[in-house]
Amino acid sequence: MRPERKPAGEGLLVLEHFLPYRLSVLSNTVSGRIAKSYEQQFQLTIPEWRVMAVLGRFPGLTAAEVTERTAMDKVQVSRAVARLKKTERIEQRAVEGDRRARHLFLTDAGRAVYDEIVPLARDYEQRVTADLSAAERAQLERLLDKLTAAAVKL
Amino acid sequence: MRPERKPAGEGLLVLEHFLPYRLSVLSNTVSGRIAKSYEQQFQLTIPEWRVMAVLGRFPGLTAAEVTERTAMDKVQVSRAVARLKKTERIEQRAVEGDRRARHLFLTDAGRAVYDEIVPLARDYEQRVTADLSAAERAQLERLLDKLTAAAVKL
DNA sequence: GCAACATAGTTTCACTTGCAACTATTATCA
DNA sequence: TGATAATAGTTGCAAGTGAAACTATGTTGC
Repeated sequence: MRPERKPAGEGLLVLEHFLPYRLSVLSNTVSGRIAKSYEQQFQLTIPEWRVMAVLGRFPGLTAAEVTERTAMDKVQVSRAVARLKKTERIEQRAVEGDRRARHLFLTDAGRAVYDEIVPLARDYEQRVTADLSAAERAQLERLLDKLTAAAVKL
Repeated sequence: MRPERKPAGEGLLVLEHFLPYRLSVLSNTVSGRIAKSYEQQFQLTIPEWRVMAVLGRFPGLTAAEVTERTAMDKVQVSRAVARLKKTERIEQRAVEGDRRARHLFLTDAGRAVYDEIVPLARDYEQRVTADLSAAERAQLERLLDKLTAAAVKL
Protein backbone atom coordinates (compact mmCIF):
# COMPACT_ATOMS: atom_id res chain seq x y z
CA MET A 1 0.00 0.00 0.00
CA ARG A 2 1.35 3.37 -0.94
CA PRO A 3 1.72 5.74 2.00
CA GLU A 4 -0.35 8.91 1.98
CA ARG A 5 1.44 11.82 0.51
CA LYS A 6 2.55 14.53 2.87
CA PRO A 7 0.78 17.88 2.78
CA ALA A 8 1.96 20.41 0.23
CA GLY A 9 4.63 22.72 1.55
CA GLU A 10 6.27 19.92 3.41
CA GLY A 11 6.92 16.85 1.32
CA LEU A 12 6.21 18.37 -2.05
CA LEU A 13 8.30 20.70 -4.05
CA VAL A 14 6.31 23.31 -5.87
CA LEU A 15 8.52 23.64 -8.87
CA GLU A 16 7.07 26.91 -10.12
CA HIS A 17 8.04 28.64 -6.88
CA PHE A 18 11.39 26.93 -6.51
CA LEU A 19 14.11 29.50 -7.00
CA PRO A 20 16.72 27.43 -8.84
CA TYR A 21 14.10 26.26 -11.25
CA ARG A 22 12.72 29.74 -11.85
CA LEU A 23 16.16 31.18 -12.41
CA SER A 24 16.96 28.46 -14.88
CA VAL A 25 13.81 28.98 -16.90
CA LEU A 26 14.27 32.74 -16.94
CA SER A 27 17.95 32.59 -17.77
CA ASN A 28 17.46 30.05 -20.55
CA THR A 29 14.65 32.07 -22.05
CA VAL A 30 16.53 35.35 -21.92
CA SER A 31 19.87 34.00 -23.12
CA GLY A 32 18.22 31.85 -25.74
CA ARG A 33 16.44 34.78 -27.33
CA ILE A 34 19.53 36.94 -27.49
CA ALA A 35 21.69 34.10 -28.69
CA LYS A 36 19.33 33.47 -31.60
CA SER A 37 19.87 36.94 -32.93
CA TYR A 38 23.62 36.97 -32.89
CA GLU A 39 24.08 33.35 -33.78
CA GLN A 40 22.17 33.87 -36.96
CA GLN A 41 23.37 37.34 -37.81
CA PHE A 42 27.02 36.94 -36.88
CA GLN A 43 27.70 33.20 -36.50
CA LEU A 44 28.62 33.75 -32.87
CA THR A 45 28.03 31.34 -30.02
CA ILE A 46 27.33 32.54 -26.49
CA PRO A 47 30.83 31.77 -25.22
CA GLU A 48 32.34 33.57 -28.19
CA TRP A 49 30.18 36.59 -27.59
CA ARG A 50 31.14 36.63 -23.92
CA VAL A 51 34.80 36.64 -24.77
CA MET A 52 34.29 39.43 -27.27
CA ALA A 53 32.23 41.40 -24.79
CA VAL A 54 34.90 41.30 -22.15
CA LEU A 55 37.67 42.06 -24.65
CA GLY A 56 35.67 44.99 -25.93
CA ARG A 57 35.77 46.42 -22.48
CA PHE A 58 39.20 45.22 -21.39
CA PRO A 59 41.45 44.88 -24.43
CA GLY A 60 44.60 42.88 -23.91
CA LEU A 61 43.40 40.43 -21.31
CA THR A 62 44.92 36.97 -21.47
CA ALA A 63 42.72 33.89 -21.69
CA ALA A 64 43.23 33.25 -17.98
CA GLU A 65 42.06 36.76 -17.18
CA VAL A 66 39.05 36.32 -19.42
CA THR A 67 38.27 33.15 -17.50
CA GLU A 68 38.31 35.02 -14.20
CA ARG A 69 36.12 37.83 -15.43
CA THR A 70 33.46 35.77 -17.15
CA ALA A 71 32.86 32.86 -14.81
CA MET A 72 33.50 30.63 -17.82
CA ASP A 73 35.90 27.75 -17.48
CA LYS A 74 39.26 27.77 -19.16
CA VAL A 75 38.38 25.07 -21.67
CA GLN A 76 35.38 27.02 -22.82
CA VAL A 77 37.51 30.14 -23.16
CA SER A 78 40.25 28.26 -25.00
CA ARG A 79 37.77 26.96 -27.55
CA ALA A 80 35.99 30.25 -27.97
CA VAL A 81 39.34 31.94 -28.51
CA ALA A 82 40.32 29.34 -31.09
CA ARG A 83 37.13 29.92 -33.06
CA LEU A 84 37.41 33.69 -32.79
CA LYS A 85 40.95 33.55 -34.09
CA LYS A 86 39.89 31.45 -37.03
CA THR A 87 37.07 33.84 -37.87
CA GLU A 88 39.48 36.75 -37.36
CA ARG A 89 37.45 38.51 -34.73
CA ILE A 90 40.36 38.55 -32.31
CA GLU A 91 44.13 38.50 -32.51
CA GLN A 92 46.89 37.62 -30.09
CA ARG A 93 50.08 39.42 -29.12
CA ALA A 94 52.96 38.21 -27.03
CA VAL A 95 53.04 38.87 -23.32
CA GLU A 96 56.44 40.23 -22.40
CA GLY A 97 58.18 37.95 -20.01
CA ASP A 98 55.76 35.04 -20.31
CA ARG A 99 55.68 32.92 -23.40
CA ARG A 100 52.77 30.79 -22.20
CA ALA A 101 50.20 33.54 -22.23
CA ARG A 102 49.09 35.91 -25.00
CA HIS A 103 47.23 39.19 -24.87
CA LEU A 104 43.92 39.10 -26.71
CA PHE A 105 42.45 41.95 -28.71
CA LEU A 106 39.47 42.46 -30.94
CA THR A 107 40.50 42.96 -34.54
CA ASP A 108 38.91 45.79 -36.50
CA ALA A 109 36.41 43.26 -37.83
CA GLY A 110 35.81 42.03 -34.29
CA ARG A 111 35.24 45.53 -33.02
CA ALA A 112 32.79 46.17 -35.86
CA VAL A 113 30.77 43.13 -34.81
CA TYR A 114 30.99 44.23 -31.19
CA ASP A 115 29.75 47.70 -32.07
CA GLU A 116 26.79 46.17 -33.83
CA ILE A 117 25.85 43.75 -31.09
CA VAL A 118 26.11 46.10 -28.13
CA PRO A 119 23.08 48.19 -29.08
CA LEU A 120 21.09 45.03 -29.83
CA ALA A 121 21.95 43.59 -26.44
CA ARG A 122 21.12 46.86 -24.71
CA ASP A 123 17.87 47.10 -26.54
CA TYR A 124 16.90 43.57 -25.65
CA GLU A 125 17.71 44.12 -22.01
CA GLN A 126 15.60 47.24 -22.00
CA ARG A 127 12.66 45.44 -23.49
CA VAL A 128 12.88 42.68 -20.92
CA THR A 129 12.95 45.21 -18.09
CA ALA A 130 10.50 47.63 -19.68
CA ASP A 131 7.74 46.83 -17.19
CA LEU A 132 9.98 47.58 -14.24
CA SER A 133 10.08 50.92 -12.50
CA ALA A 134 13.42 52.52 -11.76
CA ALA A 135 13.04 51.42 -8.15
CA GLU A 136 12.36 47.86 -9.20
CA ARG A 137 15.39 47.84 -11.43
CA ALA A 138 17.57 48.98 -8.58
CA GLN A 139 16.00 46.38 -6.35
CA LEU A 140 16.66 43.71 -8.98
CA GLU A 141 20.34 44.60 -9.06
CA ARG A 142 20.53 44.41 -5.29
CA LEU A 143 18.75 41.09 -5.12
CA LEU A 144 20.90 39.55 -7.82
CA ASP A 145 24.00 40.76 -5.99
CA LYS A 146 22.86 39.24 -2.74
CA LEU A 147 21.84 35.95 -4.27
CA THR A 148 25.00 35.60 -6.28
CA ALA A 149 27.15 36.33 -3.27
CA ALA A 150 25.23 33.80 -1.19
CA ALA A 151 25.32 31.12 -3.88
CA VAL A 152 29.05 31.48 -4.41
CA LYS A 153 29.70 31.29 -0.69
CA LEU A 154 27.91 27.98 -0.15
CA MET B 1 28.78 69.84 -16.21
CA ARG B 2 29.17 69.59 -19.94
CA PRO B 3 25.94 68.24 -21.38
CA GLU B 4 27.47 67.21 -24.70
CA ARG B 5 29.89 64.85 -23.04
CA LYS B 6 28.87 61.30 -23.65
CA PRO B 7 28.25 59.16 -20.62
CA ALA B 8 31.13 56.83 -19.89
CA GLY B 9 30.82 53.47 -21.56
CA GLU B 10 28.14 54.30 -24.05
CA GLY B 11 29.62 52.12 -26.73
CA LEU B 12 30.75 49.57 -24.20
CA LEU B 13 28.89 46.73 -22.63
CA VAL B 14 29.57 46.27 -18.97
CA LEU B 15 29.19 42.54 -18.71
CA GLU B 16 28.85 42.40 -14.95
CA HIS B 17 25.79 44.63 -15.09
CA PHE B 18 24.26 43.01 -18.11
CA LEU B 19 21.11 41.22 -17.05
CA PRO B 20 21.28 38.12 -19.26
CA TYR B 21 24.83 37.55 -18.18
CA ARG B 22 24.07 38.00 -14.51
CA LEU B 23 21.12 35.66 -14.67
CA SER B 24 23.19 33.05 -16.41
CA VAL B 25 25.98 33.18 -13.85
CA LEU B 26 23.56 33.08 -10.94
CA SER B 27 21.46 30.30 -12.39
CA ASN B 28 24.47 28.16 -13.27
CA THR B 29 25.98 28.63 -9.85
CA VAL B 30 22.77 27.80 -8.03
CA SER B 31 21.79 24.83 -10.17
CA GLY B 32 25.33 23.55 -10.27
CA ARG B 33 25.64 23.45 -6.51
CA ILE B 34 22.40 21.59 -6.03
CA ALA B 35 23.14 19.24 -8.87
CA LYS B 36 26.43 18.26 -7.27
CA SER B 37 24.67 16.92 -4.22
CA TYR B 38 22.11 14.77 -5.99
CA GLU B 39 24.31 13.70 -8.88
CA GLN B 40 26.73 12.11 -6.50
CA GLN B 41 24.27 10.78 -3.97
CA PHE B 42 21.61 9.49 -6.35
CA GLN B 43 23.18 9.33 -9.83
CA LEU B 44 20.65 11.85 -11.10
CA THR B 45 21.24 14.42 -13.79
CA ILE B 46 19.52 17.81 -13.74
CA PRO B 47 16.99 16.90 -16.45
CA GLU B 48 16.15 13.66 -14.63
CA TRP B 49 15.63 15.49 -11.37
CA ARG B 50 13.38 18.02 -13.08
CA VAL B 51 11.20 15.30 -14.48
CA MET B 52 11.00 13.62 -11.09
CA ALA B 53 10.20 16.91 -9.40
CA VAL B 54 7.29 17.62 -11.66
CA LEU B 55 6.00 14.06 -11.45
CA GLY B 56 6.24 14.22 -7.68
CA ARG B 57 3.85 17.09 -7.76
CA PHE B 58 1.71 16.06 -10.74
CA PRO B 59 1.65 12.28 -10.98
CA GLY B 60 0.41 10.88 -14.25
CA LEU B 61 1.56 13.60 -16.61
CA THR B 62 2.58 12.47 -20.06
CA ALA B 63 6.00 13.33 -21.48
CA ALA B 64 4.43 16.12 -23.53
CA GLU B 65 2.87 17.61 -20.42
CA VAL B 66 6.17 17.38 -18.60
CA THR B 67 7.72 19.25 -21.51
CA GLU B 68 5.21 22.07 -21.15
CA ARG B 69 5.60 22.40 -17.43
CA THR B 70 9.37 22.35 -17.26
CA ALA B 71 10.36 24.45 -20.25
CA MET B 72 12.59 21.54 -21.27
CA ASP B 73 12.47 20.35 -24.84
CA LYS B 74 10.86 17.08 -25.76
CA VAL B 75 14.09 15.35 -26.68
CA GLN B 76 15.55 16.14 -23.31
CA VAL B 77 12.42 14.84 -21.62
CA SER B 78 12.40 11.71 -23.74
CA ARG B 79 15.96 10.91 -22.73
CA ALA B 80 15.45 11.69 -19.08
CA VAL B 81 12.38 9.45 -19.07
CA ALA B 82 14.32 6.64 -20.73
CA ARG B 83 17.04 6.81 -18.09
CA LEU B 84 14.55 7.05 -15.24
CA LYS B 85 12.74 4.01 -16.55
CA LYS B 86 15.96 2.06 -16.71
CA THR B 87 16.88 3.02 -13.17
CA GLU B 88 13.30 2.24 -12.12
CA ARG B 89 12.56 5.63 -10.66
CA ILE B 90 9.48 6.05 -12.83
CA GLU B 91 6.99 3.78 -14.55
CA GLN B 92 4.55 4.22 -17.38
CA ARG B 93 0.88 3.34 -17.75
CA ALA B 94 -1.29 3.43 -20.80
CA VAL B 95 -3.33 6.51 -21.60
CA GLU B 96 -6.88 5.42 -22.38
CA GLY B 97 -7.80 6.29 -25.88
CA ASP B 98 -4.30 7.25 -27.01
CA ARG B 99 -1.67 4.63 -27.55
CA ARG B 100 1.01 7.15 -28.42
CA ALA B 101 1.23 8.74 -24.99
CA ARG B 102 1.81 7.15 -21.59
CA HIS B 103 1.16 8.45 -18.11
CA LEU B 104 4.29 8.75 -16.01
CA PHE B 105 4.51 8.04 -12.29
CA LEU B 106 7.24 7.85 -9.73
CA THR B 107 7.77 4.30 -8.53
CA ASP B 108 8.08 3.69 -4.80
CA ALA B 109 11.83 3.80 -5.23
CA GLY B 110 11.46 7.02 -7.21
CA ARG B 111 9.31 8.57 -4.54
CA ALA B 112 11.81 7.58 -1.89
CA VAL B 113 14.52 9.43 -3.79
CA TYR B 114 12.20 12.37 -4.27
CA ASP B 115 11.41 12.48 -0.58
CA GLU B 116 15.09 12.57 0.19
CA ILE B 117 15.96 15.27 -2.28
CA VAL B 118 13.12 17.66 -1.56
CA PRO B 119 14.41 18.64 1.90
CA LEU B 120 17.91 19.06 0.50
CA ALA B 121 16.62 21.33 -2.23
CA ARG B 122 14.53 23.33 0.19
CA ASP B 123 17.40 23.67 2.56
CA TYR B 124 19.66 24.89 -0.19
CA GLU B 125 17.12 27.41 -1.37
CA GLN B 126 16.75 28.71 2.15
CA ARG B 127 20.45 29.16 2.55
CA VAL B 128 20.71 31.05 -0.72
CA THR B 129 17.92 33.38 0.32
CA ALA B 130 18.91 33.58 3.98
CA ASP B 131 20.08 37.17 3.70
CA LEU B 132 16.79 38.33 2.23
CA SER B 133 14.00 39.82 4.30
CA ALA B 134 10.46 38.58 3.82
CA ALA B 135 9.73 41.70 1.82
CA GLU B 136 12.72 41.11 -0.40
CA ARG B 137 11.68 37.53 -1.03
CA ALA B 138 8.23 38.68 -2.09
CA GLN B 139 9.80 41.31 -4.28
CA LEU B 140 12.07 38.70 -5.84
CA GLU B 141 9.06 36.55 -6.76
CA ARG B 142 7.35 39.52 -8.34
CA LEU B 143 10.40 40.57 -10.29
CA LEU B 144 11.03 37.06 -11.59
CA ASP B 145 7.40 36.84 -12.66
CA LYS B 146 7.59 40.10 -14.52
CA LEU B 147 10.87 39.31 -16.20
CA THR B 148 9.80 35.84 -17.22
CA ALA B 149 6.56 37.13 -18.68
CA ALA B 150 8.41 39.84 -20.60
CA ALA B 151 11.09 37.46 -21.88
CA VAL B 152 8.55 34.93 -23.10
CA LYS B 153 6.57 37.61 -24.87
CA LEU B 154 9.46 38.92 -26.93
C1' DG C 1 -13.81 6.22 -46.17
C1' DC C 2 -9.57 7.98 -46.78
C1' DA C 3 -6.01 11.37 -47.90
C1' DA C 4 -3.77 14.97 -45.57
C1' DC C 5 -2.40 16.76 -41.59
C1' DA C 6 -1.26 16.85 -36.56
C1' DT C 7 0.70 14.93 -32.44
C1' DA C 8 3.54 11.72 -29.03
C1' DG C 9 7.62 10.15 -28.54
C1' DT C 10 12.25 8.21 -30.40
C1' DT C 11 16.37 8.17 -33.02
C1' DT C 12 20.17 9.99 -35.80
C1' DC C 13 23.67 13.25 -36.67
C1' DA C 14 26.68 16.76 -36.06
C1' DC C 15 27.96 19.33 -32.88
C1' DT C 16 29.17 21.19 -27.81
C1' DT C 17 30.47 20.30 -23.13
C1' DG C 18 33.25 19.19 -18.96
C1' DC C 19 36.73 16.55 -16.90
C1' DA C 20 41.14 14.94 -16.75
C1' DA C 21 45.39 14.37 -18.81
C1' DC C 22 48.71 16.66 -21.37
C1' DT C 23 52.68 20.13 -23.16
C1' DA C 24 55.17 24.09 -22.43
C1' DT C 25 56.76 27.51 -19.60
C1' DT C 26 57.68 29.97 -15.27
C1' DA C 27 58.25 30.16 -10.15
C1' DT C 28 60.04 28.39 -5.74
C1' DC C 29 63.55 27.09 -2.80
C1' DA C 30 66.79 23.96 -0.60
C1' DT D 1 71.90 24.73 -9.56
C1' DG D 2 68.30 21.28 -10.17
C1' DA D 3 64.07 19.18 -8.39
C1' DT D 4 59.50 20.20 -7.58
C1' DA D 5 55.51 22.64 -7.94
C1' DA D 6 52.51 26.00 -10.13
C1' DT D 7 50.42 28.15 -14.17
C1' DA D 8 48.78 29.05 -19.31
C1' DG D 9 46.61 26.97 -22.51
C1' DT D 10 45.26 22.69 -25.45
C1' DT D 11 43.49 18.17 -26.46
C1' DG D 12 41.19 13.43 -25.99
C1' DC D 13 37.32 11.29 -24.58
C1' DA D 14 32.86 10.22 -22.94
C1' DA D 15 28.65 12.19 -22.35
C1' DG D 16 25.16 15.48 -23.39
C1' DT D 17 22.74 18.65 -26.68
C1' DG D 18 19.25 20.51 -30.33
C1' DA D 19 17.53 20.18 -34.90
C1' DA D 20 15.52 17.44 -38.02
C1' DA D 21 13.99 13.11 -39.64
C1' DC D 22 11.43 9.27 -38.40
C1' DT D 23 7.63 5.78 -36.59
C1' DA D 24 3.34 5.19 -34.83
C1' DT D 25 -0.98 6.80 -33.81
C1' DG D 26 -4.84 10.04 -33.90
C1' DT D 27 -7.73 13.83 -36.05
C1' DT D 28 -9.84 16.49 -39.75
C1' DG D 29 -12.08 17.65 -43.97
C1' DC D 30 -13.98 16.38 -48.18
